[in-house]
Amino acid sequence: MTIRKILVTAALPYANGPIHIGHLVEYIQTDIWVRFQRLRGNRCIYICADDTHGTAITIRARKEGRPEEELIAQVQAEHERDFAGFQVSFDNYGSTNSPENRELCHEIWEAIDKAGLVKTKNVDQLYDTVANTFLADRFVRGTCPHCGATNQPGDNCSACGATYSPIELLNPISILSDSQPEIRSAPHLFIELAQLREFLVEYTQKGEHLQKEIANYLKGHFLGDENSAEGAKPLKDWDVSRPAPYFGFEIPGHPGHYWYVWFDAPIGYIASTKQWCDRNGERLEDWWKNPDVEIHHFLGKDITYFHTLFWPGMLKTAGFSLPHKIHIHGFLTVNGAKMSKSTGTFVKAETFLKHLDPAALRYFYASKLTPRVDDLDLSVEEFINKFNADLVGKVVNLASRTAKFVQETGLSASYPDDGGLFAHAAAAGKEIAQAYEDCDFARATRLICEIADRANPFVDSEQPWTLKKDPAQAQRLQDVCTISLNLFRQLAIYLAPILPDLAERAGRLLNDPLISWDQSQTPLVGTPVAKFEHMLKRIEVKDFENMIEESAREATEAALESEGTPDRAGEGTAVAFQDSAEALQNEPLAEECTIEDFTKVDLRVARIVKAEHVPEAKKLLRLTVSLGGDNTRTVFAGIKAAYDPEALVGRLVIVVANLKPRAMKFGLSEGMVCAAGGGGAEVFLLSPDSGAVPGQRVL
RNA sequence: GGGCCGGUAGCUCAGUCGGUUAGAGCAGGGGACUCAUAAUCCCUUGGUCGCGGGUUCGAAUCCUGCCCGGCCUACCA
Repeated sequence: MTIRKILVTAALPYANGPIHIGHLVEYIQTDIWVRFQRLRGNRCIYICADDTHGTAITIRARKEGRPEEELIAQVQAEHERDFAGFQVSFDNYGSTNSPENRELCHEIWEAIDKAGLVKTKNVDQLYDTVANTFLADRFVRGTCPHCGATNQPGDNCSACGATYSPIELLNPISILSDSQPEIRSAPHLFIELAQLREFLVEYTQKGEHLQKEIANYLKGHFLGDENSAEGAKPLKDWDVSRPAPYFGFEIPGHPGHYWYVWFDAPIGYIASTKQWCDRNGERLEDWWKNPDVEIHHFLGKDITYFHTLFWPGMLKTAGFSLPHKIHIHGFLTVNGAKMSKSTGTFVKAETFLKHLDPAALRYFYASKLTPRVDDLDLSVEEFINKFNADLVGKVVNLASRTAKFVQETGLSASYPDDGGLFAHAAAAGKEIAQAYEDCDFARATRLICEIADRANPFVDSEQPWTLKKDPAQAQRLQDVCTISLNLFRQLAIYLAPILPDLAERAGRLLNDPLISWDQSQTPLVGTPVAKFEHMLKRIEVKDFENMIEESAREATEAALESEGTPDRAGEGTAVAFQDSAEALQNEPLAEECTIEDFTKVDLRVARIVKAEHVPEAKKLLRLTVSLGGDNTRTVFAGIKAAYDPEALVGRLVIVVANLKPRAMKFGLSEGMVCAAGGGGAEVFLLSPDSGAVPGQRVL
């Protein structure tokens, strides 16, 4: 078999925050694949780096009163520590703020420029004159130009859903300085992606490099289809520069202009490879300009766009190898819900390691990962159960129940008749390997567990503990344990990409380090057996609960710290009731208004007299509310995800009674029902205390 | 609205090219064992394969319509 040369990357984590269990899906997935390749004897390097540029870094550095360089150095050290804690085996962990990256950015830019893909256009953008910076969309809030809702984000309105540019916002406010930004025009550099269209269609639609659903998505949303009724879609120019001040690399020939973080971030893959090459006496072109090398990128679905259109375009133009395969995964949910800081499911890598074995997370993710882009749910019960039942109860149990019987004698000199158990498991290795190769780790773990399920009954039927009592059965005892330990060893090899620690311990127990997949095909005989030591500790529910509690506590403390709340012990404050500051942080207070402003809004108590689904609408319920007497009106409310219509009938709610009626697709909406919450299923209707009656005004 | 994925036992999921009586693990029930981390082993309960139609000698599997869920994406406002 020929030895493949494989370069693997995982997406570069942003140097703006700590690694959490959501990130780890990707780094563990990638690490398993890398370790599998190495175990198979392929030459495989795993490259990563911190992504360090952009406005968010500058903002955090300013807030902490220190230079960006100091912040990113500290964060990188934390990232590397966390990854090491989960046995993620990078060959090089670099930084996009490195001399290697600067040089490569220059090289690639020059090639793109030379190819005639760069053009300049003026862009109007909001500028914060207090913080002296241009403002990205998410750093601006203001009044929606369409519906007049206040305190809306810079790119779309959460009330009416309209999309717009931040410069269209009425009364825009910078969240950096609370000042009113002004519109300034500045030249930006663009890459004309449309010129690469033919190549991009070919590359993305070939069916070799991308998962089918991803190819499909690109076709539907960016490329279009020449043969369809709508025809091909135009590819938009890509804005790759940002005017000063910006933490990043200045663009040669354009003083005061910097590459947008998404230009230099993927180049960081190459730059980090360069560092590895320099350290190991290798040549970069042997890895990035060599058709014999397979380049594999692993990344999350949120950054699909950058990696499947811009990045291949950049590589192609600059004469680097194209990714052989781009593996895209979904997001992590915990107990079926998005990770949340306030409920403690937003678990940092560091916190996890204080309470639980990283092997458990590696194994759980492996058991859930498929080649598809689906999201992955961590259910606590399943997490604990899988680890305890599969690994401790079945796999490790094989060793822990037989090793001590052969501690004196070692393994038998020749492999005894085991009724075909070993041969069967050896044969399964081919299928297991294919599952790993295909990134179908769920299948791999399933196949491995099937083998484990056959092994324990063997030990039971042979009863080594009975054999031990009869000196005449000494040989049989040694044989039975030799079989059991060999089956265990085989499982440890198959699991080695997922559980490197277990493989190491298994190697130590049998005095034969596990370093190659092929070792699963031949039984081990005649070696001494070391004293058995615990290999995996069972997880208690309490461990998990403690971790969640600590995470929730950390989130509260972090929120308090950034709020700088002085009155910690004050009675009746949010602190005393342990309320998180998250909600307020997510949506800062609107600008001040007068009582006259407020009274313009006529809030009334109303009773829901009828509530029904709107079949064509995904989010809306049609409510009929009564303000008393025969004064009823129809209101559409986006609460379908949170409330059953039946449960609403009879309830008192608060409505905006003098809101200008609005014609919606499904009918006229004559008001608005007041609710709190973050949207989706997290919507909480307001109710008056008992005693209030429909029609009463709320003031 | 469009695209994609899914719906099989209480839960998580297998189920190959359409082929016998639809499987596993976990959970539940009963028993056994005592080497092993309250681990293990045996037996067992449990299914209208989302629903309807079609193709076929034969459908969980293929086709089609619908329902439900998830993800992506848009429109309306």
